[in-house]
Parts: sequence; structure tokens; C-alpha cells
Amino acid sequence: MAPTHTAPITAAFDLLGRRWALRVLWELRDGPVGFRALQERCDDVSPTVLNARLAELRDAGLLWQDESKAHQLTATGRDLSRSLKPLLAWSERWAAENRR
Amino acid sequence: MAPTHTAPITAAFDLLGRRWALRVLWELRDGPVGFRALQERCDDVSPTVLNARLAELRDAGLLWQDESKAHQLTATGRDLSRSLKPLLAWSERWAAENRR
DNA sequence: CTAAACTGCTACCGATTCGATAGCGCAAGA
DNA sequence: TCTTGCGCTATCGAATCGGTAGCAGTTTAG
Repeated sequence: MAPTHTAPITAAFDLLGRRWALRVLWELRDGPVGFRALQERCDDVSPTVLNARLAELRDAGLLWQDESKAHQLTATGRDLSRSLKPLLAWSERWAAENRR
Repeated sequence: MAPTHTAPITAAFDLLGRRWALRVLWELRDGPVGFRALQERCDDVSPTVLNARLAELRDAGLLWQDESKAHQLTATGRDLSRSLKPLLAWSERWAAENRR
């Protein structure tokens, strides 16, 4: 039988496999951040791209804007950023390995 | 004090936040796969991009090619693909939530 | 032995995305 | 009022991506 829907994980990879997508989620993990502050945290990514990523992630239901325009994670977004934690541990092992 | 090195996680995000990078790692999780088969598994991604990603991931020490030219994960790569597992669980919750 | 079929991969090129910069409209503070 | 800071859009050249064609080498079928 042919699949009528793609596996969820491939949709996730498609969304997250864009420049700055993972980083944005990561930088929002500790609470709301304004546009310009977020831009700085993301190595001064251009506002064009940042805004594009924010819109996509918002459409995906991972984040939203409060009254003061600050960007922050939804429950689903927080859930995702939590499931990104093992990646942090891995990256540190990886870096340690590449230091020599 | 100014940081003399970027946090490892941002380097990881930079590497993995490129099209097909996460997907390639994912598709290799169960063992070696040849070039054309890998291409098919990745929704027929163009050979140009696939080869670029493979080279980058190879340079990063996440995968290698055996004598028969098949691509497969290194120990570090397998470690990474394991730390991606929570993402699978999350994506399923996410999909379930978006189904209505 | 020959030829078809398949493999990994490169070349090419138009389409899309990214990145850097400038600056607008608005709100708060001096 | 004048400045300062904010969120964000516009613009445009540069880099990346995506689709197609095809080459060189190996394997398979007859």
C-alpha cells in the first residue's frame, strides 16, 4: 500500500533543516525574546531570514508573539526544545573528540 | 569574559541546519546505504546536494565509505542518530496534534 | 565475449534562498 | 520636540538548491 502521508519525522526534518531554525528554537528555550535581541543571539542573522523562520515556526505552532511582540515557545515548542537536549550532550562529546 | 570559542551546539546547528543533513543521518541509522538508494530514500534529492551533504558529514567525522563505496555512520554518527530519537517521538506527538 | 543494465558521481544551469544593508513607522523617554 | 530604541519590510547581489543529462566503471544477462 502506498503511504498517504509522509512520516512525521520527515516533515520535522524539512522544517528544522533550514538555516537558523534549530538555533532560534534553542535561543528561545529560556523564555520570550524580542526581535532584535534574538537577532543578536543568532550571530546577527539577517532580519529577512530571521523573520521568515519565525513565520514558519509560528505557522507550525511552535511559537507565538505576546502583546509586547516578544517571541516565545508554545507548549509544543517547549516540548521540542526539550527533546533537543540530547543533542547538546552529543555536541559536547563531538567537540571534545575534535579538539585533538 | 568573552568566549574564545563558540558553543559546540551552535556548530552542530550550523552543520545539521542544512537541507537533507538530518534526513541523511536518519536514513543511515540502520546500516550502510549506497548512493542511489540513499537518494531514493531522501525523496529523490538531487545528486549534487546529496553529495555535498555527504562530504560535509564525512568531514565532520559522522560518516564514511567502505570498500564498496556504501555510506555509513561512524561511532560518532551513530551516537548522534541515537540522540535524535527523542525528536522522532516529538514529531509524532506534533503530527497527532496537527491532525485536527 | 558482448552488450545491456546499474552504480557512484560530476557538470551544467535556471530557480530559490540567503545575507547584508538601508530605512520606515511607531512608541517611550528626555 | 527631539532623540532613542523597537519590530520589521524592501532591495539586491551572492550562495545554495534542484532537476536533468550523462560519463566512467562494474556487474549481469545472453
